Amino acid sequence: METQVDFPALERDILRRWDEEQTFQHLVKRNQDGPRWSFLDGPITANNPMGVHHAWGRTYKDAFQRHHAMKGCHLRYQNGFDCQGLWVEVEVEKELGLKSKKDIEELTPGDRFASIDRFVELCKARVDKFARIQTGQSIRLGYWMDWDQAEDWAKPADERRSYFTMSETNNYAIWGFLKKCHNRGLVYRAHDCMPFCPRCSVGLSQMEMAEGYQMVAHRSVFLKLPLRDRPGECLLAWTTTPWTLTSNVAAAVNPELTYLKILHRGETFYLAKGAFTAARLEQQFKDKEWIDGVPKLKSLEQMFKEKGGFEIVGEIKGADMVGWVYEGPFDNLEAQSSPGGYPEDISRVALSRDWTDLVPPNQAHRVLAWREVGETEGTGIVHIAPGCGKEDLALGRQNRLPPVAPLDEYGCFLPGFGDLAGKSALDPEVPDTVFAHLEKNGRLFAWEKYPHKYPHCWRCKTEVLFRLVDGWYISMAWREEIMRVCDDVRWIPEFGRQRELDWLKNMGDWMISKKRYWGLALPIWVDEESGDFEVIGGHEELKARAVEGWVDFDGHTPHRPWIDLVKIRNPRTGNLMTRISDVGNPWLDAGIVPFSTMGYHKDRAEWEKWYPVDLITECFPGQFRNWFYALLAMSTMLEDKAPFKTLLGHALVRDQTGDEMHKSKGNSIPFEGAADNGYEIKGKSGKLEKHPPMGADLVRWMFCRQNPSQNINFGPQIAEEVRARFLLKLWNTYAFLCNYARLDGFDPAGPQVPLSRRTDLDRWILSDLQKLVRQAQHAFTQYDLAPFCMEVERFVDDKLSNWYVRRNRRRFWKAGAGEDKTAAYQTLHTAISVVCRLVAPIIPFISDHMFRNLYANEADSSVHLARWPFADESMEDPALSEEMEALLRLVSLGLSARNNSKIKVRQPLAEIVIAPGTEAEARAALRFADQITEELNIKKVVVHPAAAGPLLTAEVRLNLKTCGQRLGARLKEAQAALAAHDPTGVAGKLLAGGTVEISTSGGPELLTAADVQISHKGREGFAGVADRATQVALDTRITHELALEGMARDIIRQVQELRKQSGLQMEDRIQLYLASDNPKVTEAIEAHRAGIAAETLTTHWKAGGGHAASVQVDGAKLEIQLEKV
RNA sequence: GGGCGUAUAGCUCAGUUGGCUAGAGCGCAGCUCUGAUAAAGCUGAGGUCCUUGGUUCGAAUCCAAGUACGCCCA
Repeated sequence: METQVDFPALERDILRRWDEEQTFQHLVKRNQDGPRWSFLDGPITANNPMGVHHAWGRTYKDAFQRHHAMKGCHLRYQNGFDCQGLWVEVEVEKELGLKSKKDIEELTPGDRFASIDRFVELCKARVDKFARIQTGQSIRLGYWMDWDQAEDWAKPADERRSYFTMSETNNYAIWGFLKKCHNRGLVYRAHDCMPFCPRCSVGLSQMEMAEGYQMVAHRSVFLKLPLRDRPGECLLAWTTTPWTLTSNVAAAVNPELTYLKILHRGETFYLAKGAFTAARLEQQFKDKEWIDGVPKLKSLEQMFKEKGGFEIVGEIKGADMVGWVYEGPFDNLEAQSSPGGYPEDISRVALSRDWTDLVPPNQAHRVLAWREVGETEGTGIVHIAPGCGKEDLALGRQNRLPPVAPLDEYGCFLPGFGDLAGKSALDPEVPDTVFAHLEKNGRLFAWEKYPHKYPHCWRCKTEVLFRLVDGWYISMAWREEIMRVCDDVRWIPEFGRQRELDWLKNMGDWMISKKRYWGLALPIWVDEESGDFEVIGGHEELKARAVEGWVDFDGHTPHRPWIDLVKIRNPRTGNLMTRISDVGNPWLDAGIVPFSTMGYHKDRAEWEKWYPVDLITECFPGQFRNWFYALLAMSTMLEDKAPFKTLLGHALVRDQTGDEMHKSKGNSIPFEGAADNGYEIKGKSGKLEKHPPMGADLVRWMFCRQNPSQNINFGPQIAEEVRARFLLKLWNTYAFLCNYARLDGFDPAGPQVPLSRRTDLDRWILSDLQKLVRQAQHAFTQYDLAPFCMEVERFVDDKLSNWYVRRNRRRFWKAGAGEDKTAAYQTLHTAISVVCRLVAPIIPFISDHMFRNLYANEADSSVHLARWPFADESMEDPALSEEMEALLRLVSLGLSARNNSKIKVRQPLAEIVIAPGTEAEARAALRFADQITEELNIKKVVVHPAAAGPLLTAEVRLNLKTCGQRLGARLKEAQAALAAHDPTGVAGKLLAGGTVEISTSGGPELLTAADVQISHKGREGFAGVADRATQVALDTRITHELALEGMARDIIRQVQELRKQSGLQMEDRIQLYLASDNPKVTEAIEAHRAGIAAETLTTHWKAGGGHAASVQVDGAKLEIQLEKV
């Protein structure tokens, strides 16, 4: 067995065997009658290939499923793909080079229906393409799911193995949910100023808005609004969105604030007192939350000074300004003259809902009171455009202002806006035009570049605009119900519950509609004449209600454009009702899956066996307002219950320096690169550096050993470290066993040597193995893998490899068979095969490869078909485990003493004296004396009895934990009193079982050994060391015999080195010739000839071998010649 | 502006219910060991446990205020 191993190649080989042997299928079949364990996969967006960051969650998903399968559980193994939504549309648009919705509707020129149909089909095709790619990638990761096979991809989404949110089942299930919401009166239509993306022509929900804030510099403007009844006086208003000035209807002041009256170049200005001197955005400037090239902002006071000076001529309360009328900046526009608002459809809505009176906007300009107006930014006078902002609209409605809504669905000015008509509000020329217009009319006071965080479309990064549109909402009046359900969930990490509750408490009503093409067809049919609407709850209901279009629709999935053909009749008015053209929010698609994928509408009894699910696990940033929220909301509505019992969230994948991974930054790692192909990332020098592939198991292990609540810094350095420390260690231990077991013909199925006849080391490693088994069980049932992974690493590295195997090597090397050798093989075999089973859910490839080889490599010998191990209490020996730990401490101290003495380990010494610090150490020093002598190369261990007093200089300190409670404030005096005693004497007395009396102000205190802590310092010039209460001392005298023996070991070492250099195999026998002109070396050779021969597998002493070397031994020259015989 | 979280060695992080000399891994330096291991061991350098108050005999740990960073929401 090679110790150099190509893990990725090994993994590919195992994949082939799983496929050939149908391992997964056998497992599923075996468990089909087992207890259920319900897992629900959060749908992955099937819009791009998977990155290495997807592997984190998917590893968890697989690991917990595999664990429960090993325990015999029956699982659903259903993967999910998220299919519908704007993200797919945007990618398809990019592929086709489309710029806007107009282009989509002209895909088939002149035929809107055919165009939409084609576009929707292309979206479906894209989803299929990437679902297939992700399926392949997931299989490579080792993720066992009921994956779609080649023939499945031809089937409709509803008949495949994975679930697809575009399936009919899923879409109709959402209809059912919406119907239930509607029955409770929670679905409504509203006209509001919504953020919308002019490129996608689509409104953004609150969740989506949160995704896309970016720092940008806009040109903000200070402008004059001349007061009608106060000649020579004006308000000074400010805005960062000059385009909205066209739609100005009012100005708002805070009635509580004080405003200044300022005389400047013969004109009187009104502005808030606090705003006048405010150091604008000073903190952001200091914090470098800024845009390069944008100068620091000036205060208003400074601007007035620079423009010719000013004089403060009075103060006035905001409340006293309310009701003043002014001239608007664009009063000549046709839009400003339209009674009741502009354009006509908006004015109709506004008038019919009694938001406003039939006055033209340019006759409505006046000063309003608004408590939200602040004076830390701007002028304390806010320009109000009810058609351009949410709060503006609300304020406008309160004050019966006619709204002016200037933009069409592409963000361009409508006719009626003069020169601006047809121009995009994002067009950089628009502010120029606005400023020029203001300048011409003497209204421009100043403009500046103003940096701020501004929302952008999270998909296409276009700046968001605000537009007065109609949309459909689910009222969140029932949020308390959802919040209550959060208590039924175990949140990992725990702060998740608080996050979710915060979101639920704060979120506004849920906007569920989008004026797009590819998505859930919202089942809302409207009678536009009366405004009546109905929500249809499913396919059958629609069929029963359809009065038109059913024949054409029948046989199509409920998507646009086909579903739009179906009309129903309004029972109240007799009018035809038409489906709104909007599609739904994609989080509806994902949130319904506990119902749609487990048969809620098909077989309720079966559904109840899987619901609520035991576990969901996803990357948590973002999902509190997305998937988790949608799941909780929909499940609360339908069943008043949390759909999952435990939520395991994990943080983000970062690069190895902790930065976000981005393709453009050159630090992102593609999945295939990590798994098989190798990958390039930028190194410290900034140049791309090539790195070898990690393999899936290494990636999986790295994720599982990470604390899930913390971001992982993922990269080649950590990968290499984990590979060397864990995977290779495990592999090499396994390779060691295989190599010797094969030579010896060890039969793992042979009768077991009873525990009583195994060595202490055997029983120790088996005892610790049981502890590991118990920890594994805890880890997998509590969904807490990281501490377990760390413990596995300690077990394999520190215990198994660096102690058990190293200490036992000679048992495996021994010639011939025998019970002791068999016991060693059986013990190591058990340890590795149990570890394989414990880690099989996490590293399914390597564990399977090893496990199969450990068991004769038969077809059904996969570790994944093995049963999960149970801890065997009869094998546990806590005293032994404790003593072995003590032994390791003693050996470590001995090596430290060796280091102090400057005598290298190869030189044998006569004696080590140990004064144990604990009971366990005392037992270990006796029980494992042979191990100590071998490890430290010392002839004899002497235990120094406690009663004989300290071996080294003692230090005594009060045990604060016990004394502190007893003595309280007298603790300090007691410490001082103890310090006055001779520490070595005190230690001696207490260790011998006696007591010591010290005096305190509260009377004498009797101290026992439990009240103090004794430690030791080495004496000057003595080769001893101490750690806390434990002391060891070396006899450093080297006798002539010891010196010769040390030399012999040096010689052996040199011969071994030459054997290795000469390429000899471990078991090769040799002929050997040694010669030196140094009498001491010659004496050592003669004295230890037999020992040298035994260690170096020398069968003949003979000169003239083909391999020769001249080396130094203790400063003397030694000639070596050897040859394989 | 509000909420949640974090702050410990050069880096990544442990540190239970308050207790003694605050640890690990990586990296660095020296020494040692080595025929399973591109391994391993020992020693060393490296700490204002973010700051300031408070509670307590005793605070990295508990409390309060502040600072910085991250996330979420305005």
